[in-house]
Amino acid sequence: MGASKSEFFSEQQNELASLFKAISHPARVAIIEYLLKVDSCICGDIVNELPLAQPTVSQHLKELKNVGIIKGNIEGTAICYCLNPETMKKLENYFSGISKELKTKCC
Amino acid sequence: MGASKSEFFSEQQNELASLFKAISHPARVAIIEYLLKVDSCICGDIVNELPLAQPTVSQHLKELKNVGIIKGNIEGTAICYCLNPETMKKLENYFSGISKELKTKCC
DNA sequence: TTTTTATATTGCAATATTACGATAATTCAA
DNA sequence: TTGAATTATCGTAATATTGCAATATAAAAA
Repeated sequence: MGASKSEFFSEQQNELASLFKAISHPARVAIIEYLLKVDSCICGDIVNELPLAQPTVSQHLKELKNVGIIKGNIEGTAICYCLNPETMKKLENYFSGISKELKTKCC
Repeated sequence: MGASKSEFFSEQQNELASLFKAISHPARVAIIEYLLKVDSCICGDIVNELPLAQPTVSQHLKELKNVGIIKGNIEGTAICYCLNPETMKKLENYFSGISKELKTKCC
């Protein structure tokens, strides 16, 4: 096999898994870090920041965009990328909710 | 290829990616949800909660344990699993840090 | 000791991901 | 229109993940 049996899990569980899958690669963590480090949206130079070929970076950016972790605006020949604050907030809330519940429970 | 070029990224980037990879599967998100729902550590019945065979669940639990997302204590024939609050806090802090920085920046 | 119960490991088939060369598409400038 | 610059897509090879049957391991009960 190899195909995950996603049809047996809830929509929310699948959505969360997709978000995590999108950032489960060091290159994509690095992209997030870079977008955060620079003080604004980045137009163009992401490829030069990473030790990967242009088609590979393009693919990584596409995956981050597909799940809503980054946003991209076309600006002439370049594309301006930035993080999506709503998605980041959603992930923050997911883990803060878990932490809050865990305080009173568990070993 | 197919092997991710992790040697070109920082240790921290790789560690974060590993954490996210561990929860990038709906079954593993479901395990977290279940451990949270029940009011204590779970001894035994995780397999019955999931629509997957015992060896598959065992493998998923192993991966979550490897990266420190869950802890498991042997208790007789059963094993007691629970979430690791420290790892959850680490992930919460990661995203709250991002959210905080994004407030003043980005489009 | 033997049996039962619970979990782990092995081996393998099916499928998914990663990376990149080649090439296409798009937009701006000349 | 042509050429340069930037990003996307296609095709494909290498590798990783997923799932489970079969089997192994370990501890408690009989």
